[in-house]
Amino acid sequence: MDQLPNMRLTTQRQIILEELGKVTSHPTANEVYDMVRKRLPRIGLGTIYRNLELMAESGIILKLEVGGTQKRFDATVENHYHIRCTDCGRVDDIDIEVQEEINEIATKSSDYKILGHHIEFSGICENCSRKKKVVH
Amino acid sequence: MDQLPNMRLTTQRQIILEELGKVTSHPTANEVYDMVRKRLPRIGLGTIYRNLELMAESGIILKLEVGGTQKRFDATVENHYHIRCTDCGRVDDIDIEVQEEINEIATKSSDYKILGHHIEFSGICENCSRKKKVVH
DNA sequence: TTATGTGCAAAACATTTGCAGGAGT
DNA sequence: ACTCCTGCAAATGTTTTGCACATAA
Repeated sequence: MDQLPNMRLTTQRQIILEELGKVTSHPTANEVYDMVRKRLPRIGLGTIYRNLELMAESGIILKLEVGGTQKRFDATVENHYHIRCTDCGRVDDIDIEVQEEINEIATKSSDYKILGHHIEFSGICENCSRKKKVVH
Repeated sequence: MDQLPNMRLTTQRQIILEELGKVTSHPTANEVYDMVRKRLPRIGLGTIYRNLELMAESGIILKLEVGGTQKRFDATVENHYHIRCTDCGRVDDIDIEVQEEINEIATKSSDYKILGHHIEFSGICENCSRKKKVVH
């Protein structure tokens, strides 16, 4: 909701944000850890989790609660949808337009106070379909 | 893909399926465990997980990879969407119609071979909005 | 009878947390 | 100075797995 409350600008935070901004993939906390560790070898995994969580709450990054066992993070906060490969777990952005009124439609069909929605497509990514053809 | 391969009809499986069918909520594995344990006190949590997983693979139940920390299960397999309360984590069905061609639209915008999609709305359930009003 | 399934307990992961020392403002 | 933040390690929570015994077919 509010932007960076009393959040100190530490080296760790700068680098986490920089590294996340460099990639178009949607890394897990552990992948961010590996990326950041190349520049800050002594950083702890707890720091990664704490800061990704904080940044997601402040709205400067996006926390993706997609299928699979791990949460993923995205430096792009503009509203967009995702597609996940059911074979390898990879997640990509997908750029499509959906009827704008979808939240209003949902409001009429539910007792909930609707805040938003997310669409997750599932499929097989190019890499994995290629592999499958070779094997079979 | 295939229906109940060489899956034995054990007491445990029958009761898991019965109990899951009784509720309209979307219980976590642990909640199913609690429900089933009332009738089969010696059942192990591992058995619950193994069987829910198998049933989901066979397509006789649905495994929901919604946000939050735990997977949830649903005895209703017909395609439908869900809404999750960001306060208490509760998940309900939501019955709305979305443009049929959404998968085709996605196919055009992606290199993936699209298999399906899921929409997860987020919001505040009635219970939680009531609580909030009282507290504040 | 025999392949499959179960209970139990340990292992494997992902994530969170307590705390003593460190660093931004 | 005085919070807030970090590294470290331990704790927590969820799901998976190995194995000896049990049981459906």
